Order: sequence, then C-alpha cells, then structure tokens
Amino acid sequence: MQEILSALAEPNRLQIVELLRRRPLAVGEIVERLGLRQPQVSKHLRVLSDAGLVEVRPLGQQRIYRLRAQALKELDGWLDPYRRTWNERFDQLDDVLRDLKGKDKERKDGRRK
Amino acid sequence: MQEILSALAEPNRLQIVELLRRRPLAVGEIVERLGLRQPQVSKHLRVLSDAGLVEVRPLGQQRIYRLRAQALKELDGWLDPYRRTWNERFDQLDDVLRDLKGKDKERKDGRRK
DNA sequence: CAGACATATTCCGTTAGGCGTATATATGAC
DNA sequence: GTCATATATACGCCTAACGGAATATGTCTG
Repeated sequence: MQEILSALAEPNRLQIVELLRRRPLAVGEIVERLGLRQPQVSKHLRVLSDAGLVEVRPLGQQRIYRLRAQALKELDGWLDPYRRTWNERFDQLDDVLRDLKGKDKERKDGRRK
Repeated sequence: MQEILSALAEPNRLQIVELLRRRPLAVGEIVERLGLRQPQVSKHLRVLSDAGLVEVRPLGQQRIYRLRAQALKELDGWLDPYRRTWNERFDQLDDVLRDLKGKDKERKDGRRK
C-alpha cells in the first residue's frame, strides 16, 4: 500500500498510469505521448512495476506495459474502512455544525457510492 | 489529487491519517501514540492540512485535528474510471490469453470484489 | 556475424523532503 | 504582568529520488 501510494505520488508516474488506463502501451509510445526521455520512462515504469501497478509483456523487441487492476483494487480496498466512516461522520454532523456554527462549505455532498 | 497522493505517500503521515480515522485527536495525542517528536507531527499535519486531508479546530490551548472525508472521496472518485475498466479488462481476457498463449503465471486471480 | 532498433541500466549532479534541535507563538492559570 | 503548557516555525544536516547523458542489454534483419 505504502509502495503503491509512493509510486502514484510522482506526477509523471501518475500520468503514465492514466495513460495506461485506456490501453497497454509500449515504452516508446509513452515516451512520445508524455514528451519525457526514454530512460526516465523506463525508470518510472520500473518503480510502477515494483509497486505492482503495471506488468510487462515482451512483444518483439518492444515491451508492452499494461495496468494491473489488482493494485488499484488494493487501493480501493484501503479506502473501505473510510467509506464506512463517511456515514458515521454524517451522524456526527450535528457535532460539526455545533462547532463550526454554520460554517458548512462543501459539506453538502451526500452521495455514498 | 497529486497533492493528496504525495501527502499519503509518507509512512508517518499515512499512520496519522489511519489514526484519525477512528476519531479526531490533539497533536499531543498523535505524538505519544506514534512515538514521533512533536515538531515532526506538526509538520506532517501541515502537509496533510494543505492537501485537504485534515482540518483543525482549536480547543483551549490545543488543536484538534479531524479527518476530512471530502479528500478521501476525491481519491475514491479518482478510482472511478479505473473501476469501470476493471470489468472491460475481463472482457479482454481472451486478448490476453491469446497473446500470452498459456503463459499464465499469477493470472489466476479472477476474484472481482 | 554486423547493424539497426527498442529498452534497461549506470553514473553523476542537483534538489526535495525527511529528521533533530532550538526557538517562536498562542493560550490558560495565577 | 510571569509562568506553564500546547503547538508551530526556522535552521541545518542528510539521504532519497528525480533528471540528463552515456552505455549496456536484448532482439530482429539480413
């Protein structure tokens, strides 16, 4: 989890992940789409791979990187306990309102899933 | 989003967030529970606050830090497009199988939720 | 085999961000 | 006001990590 978050924390890596959301890509394609240099992309892909966020598959002389849903599911699972708390938080809303005294800014989003 | 991920990427900050999941805490309580030094905790809380992950509320001479559900919902929302992809990925499973040609290593994790 | 192409790795310079210590600020008690 | 308590900020040090350039590895073609 720690590793997943660290990997996603880097802007370029987050971009790579979002690129791979659409479809698997070769290193060279990522390079030209993001305008980064090839070595950096390879390094970032290494980090993402170590974190389990992507997986490689050789195709001829190029390597196709694919997003691993499992890792994102892990992140999704990490949010679970918080999701449960979100509702309780609303039960405590009066607490907040009492303290904030009507200072409710974006508190009005009551969607739960 | 970038800021949220960076904030959570630091181990101690992640711990702080998980501590605050249960209930709001004063700085001093976080200090003794995590065994960190007070200045570092204040600094981490600053980062978390800037990222919108926590909010402060003065109570006497101490500051109570509370988790902000909104930030985590934002992270949850970021996962949305990927959630949609998870199912499509399974539709493309034959693609994968065709390419891997029986080279299924850890491919056997077919649990969906 | 040589050579081209795609990618990975290494080395280096620089910077961001963590920690520790000391100090500043704010609030409450007296 | 002084003093104590709780928290925040400033400064310096040090390590992790990013980017750039060069090079190594691997694979295909002929």
